[in-house]
Amino acid sequence: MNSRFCFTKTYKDARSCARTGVIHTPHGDIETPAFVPVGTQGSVKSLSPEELIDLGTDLFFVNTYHIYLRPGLETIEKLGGLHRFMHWDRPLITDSGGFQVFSLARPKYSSKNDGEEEKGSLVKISDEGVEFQSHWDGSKHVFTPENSMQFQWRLGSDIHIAFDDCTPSGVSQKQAKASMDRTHRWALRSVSEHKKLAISHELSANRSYQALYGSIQGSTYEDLRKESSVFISSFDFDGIAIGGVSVGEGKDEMEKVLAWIAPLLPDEKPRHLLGVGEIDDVFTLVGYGIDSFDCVQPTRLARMGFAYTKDCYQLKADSLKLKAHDDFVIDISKKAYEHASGPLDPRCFCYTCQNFSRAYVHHLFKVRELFAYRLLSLHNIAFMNTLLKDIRQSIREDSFLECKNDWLYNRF
RNA sequence: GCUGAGGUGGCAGAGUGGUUAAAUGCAUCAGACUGUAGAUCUGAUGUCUGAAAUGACUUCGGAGGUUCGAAUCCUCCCCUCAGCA
Repeated sequence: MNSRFCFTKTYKDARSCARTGVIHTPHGDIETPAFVPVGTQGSVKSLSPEELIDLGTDLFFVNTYHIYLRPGLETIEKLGGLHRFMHWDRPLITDSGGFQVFSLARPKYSSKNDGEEEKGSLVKISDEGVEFQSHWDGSKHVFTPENSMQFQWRLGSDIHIAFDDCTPSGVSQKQAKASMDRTHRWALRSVSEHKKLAISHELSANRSYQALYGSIQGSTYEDLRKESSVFISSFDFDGIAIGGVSVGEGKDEMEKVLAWIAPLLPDEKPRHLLGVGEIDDVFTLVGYGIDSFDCVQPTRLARMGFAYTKDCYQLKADSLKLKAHDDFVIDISKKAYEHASGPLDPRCFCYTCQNFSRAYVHHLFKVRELFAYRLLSLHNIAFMNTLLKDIRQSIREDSFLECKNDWLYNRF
């Protein structure tokens, strides 16, 4: 097995930019396009590593910022690195902390499009880096491109992401440019630090090479997105991450952004899109040649009582209603499912759907049994992974567009 | 039968003369959620009109009564629970 990171393209859809491939890492291969579940604090909430493997998950996404705060990097190192700590000896990708520049910058649950300076913000951004206030205890911590790289090396993840400034939506072009320029400066510092660390680690610890993805920003401005794409692509990154997407802008805008970016990316490098993954989004991403994407949506929705289904009808207040073409969830908490004998999704082969009725999951959810969260999370991840498997197959058969059309418009 | 406690909106449960159409929780309905400060958050929830209520109407076991005004005070009745016979 190749112990180093590399990416192999395998098929390219004839009528779109969709492609299949394999990302090789020191901890195994990732079949792409791939959905990457998010395990922020070292666990995909409620699921075990074995379950994730059974569900077909190749890559696991962990957040550096959260692990850094708790349990802390020293603990991870003492216990043999993040892979061993988590009992996940497969590919691992870590976020840089960049997203917290965005998410901690605003008070909890505030609307997405408020102005920049708000009370309750837990971050202070400067050119040097970002000062975070821990959401646990208020203590202050500084993240810089350099220490983010060091942290990710210490965690030992297979794919690192360069520290970036995740631009919120709705900002002016001037603000977006400032944020993008900062991301670019940070990208250079990230690369440089990453190389230093690679050299020192390979010489001193014979450690396998860790990959680094550079992050594109530029908000919803065409010239900025293009500039960022060209800039990030021109450096020696192992892959490209697309950030600042789905931060409040609409789906149409996100698609426009992808349309600007996609043609400018080096074909031979894997592209990861950060933080997107509603069912209909998946087709947009894959259609623009995105190879992997992480998203909390399947697991978070599961905990809120939503189950993915291709079924286009939903019981609402005692009546069966046609869902919107991009709506793929049912709310299992509704009383309407009290006696529903069928599985969450009639075509799903997951453990939940093979063994339990909607009524049972509804019941467990209403009485807040922990098993409910597991059953729903299991199902939603299975649903995503099956979807991606179908998509990969369709690409190999040059029928990605038919697959997309079937999912988005020909449901029944 | 005696003694004591009590009967409040779908349920539990505050309130003991006016700011009470009635706290709070649950339930129900609706909305939000996309590199997880989230097993979370927001709103609605007597009826009717209305885009909206400082609008109208009907509510706190039942029937009367006192009062400018009652879920709250008085009388009678019905019912529930606990203890004792």
